[in-house]
Amino acid sequence: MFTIKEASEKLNCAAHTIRFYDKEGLLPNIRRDDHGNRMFEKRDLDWIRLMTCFRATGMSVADLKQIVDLALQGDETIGQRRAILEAHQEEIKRKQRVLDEAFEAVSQKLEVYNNIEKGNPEERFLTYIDKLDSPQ
Amino acid sequence: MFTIKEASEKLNCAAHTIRFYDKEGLLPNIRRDDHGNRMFEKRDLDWIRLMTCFRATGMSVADLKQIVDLALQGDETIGQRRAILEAHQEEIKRKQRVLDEAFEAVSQKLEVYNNIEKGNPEERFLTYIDKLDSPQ
DNA sequence: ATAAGCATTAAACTGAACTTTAAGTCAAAT
DNA sequence: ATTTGACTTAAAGTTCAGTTTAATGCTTAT
Repeated sequence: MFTIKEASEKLNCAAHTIRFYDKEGLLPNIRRDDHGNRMFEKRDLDWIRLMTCFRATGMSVADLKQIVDLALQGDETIGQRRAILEAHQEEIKRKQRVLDEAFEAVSQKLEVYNNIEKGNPEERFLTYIDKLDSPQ
Repeated sequence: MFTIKEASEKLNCAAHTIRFYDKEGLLPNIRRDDHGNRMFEKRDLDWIRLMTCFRATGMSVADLKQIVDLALQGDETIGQRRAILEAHQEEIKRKQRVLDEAFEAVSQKLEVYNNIEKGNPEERFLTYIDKLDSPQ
């Protein structure tokens, strides 16, 4: 069992944020000690860690809340939960494509800078006006 | 030359947003017709497209603004611009790693659902309490 | 000539996800 | 005994990147 401070340190996640998640209903069944302080078990930390991973890739708190609500209803909601996760997986793939394109665009831009610094005039036609460059 | 409406349609970007970028100083030297309406050239659209690509991967408007301001100062600022873009490229790589991890976590979670639905009791130990699952 | 449809500006508003503040309780340490 | 530091709650504030609104003006079609 961990205090909120310990949880916060282990997860590298502000205690305020953990309380916020609790208030939003993302942490059902968190136990309290006899002073009303939250006590976290390992499985609570695992769940917060997983939520942090989902959040970091764009899943909304509302979607997390829906997963929790469905999970609380039992195994007959697994189909709906699977649908949410599969949609998120598609969203992750889309984001990966966006990142790949951006990486390529930045690389091209850096090439433009290289050519300008080398004073390579053949390549300066790539520049936007004579200052702001745009790729091809 | 394009009106803001044409630019908006070509870029799939709200006219309001383009005006907002202009107001923020992200579109220097945009021309106006004799009624004060903005006129966009192809190179303006290219620059907005590139900014959209950067924005979509998390570059802040403030960073874009800095790139523009540096570009307006001339080629002697290319080193600073390169540093911003290289930092952004690192940030893109970091995001790619986060996405890869999340994809893996979602896949594991979907596996857990599969095992529960198959009624595979050996695998139920993976679940969080008996409702909220956490990976490994 | 008047309505529709485009443009302009400044400023207020929105939503999401925290973050901070305020006001308070409790227990251990000095 | 009182300070320190951790916890509690509710509520207000923050940030970012637009978005919406309001007030206005020009041009073209009816």
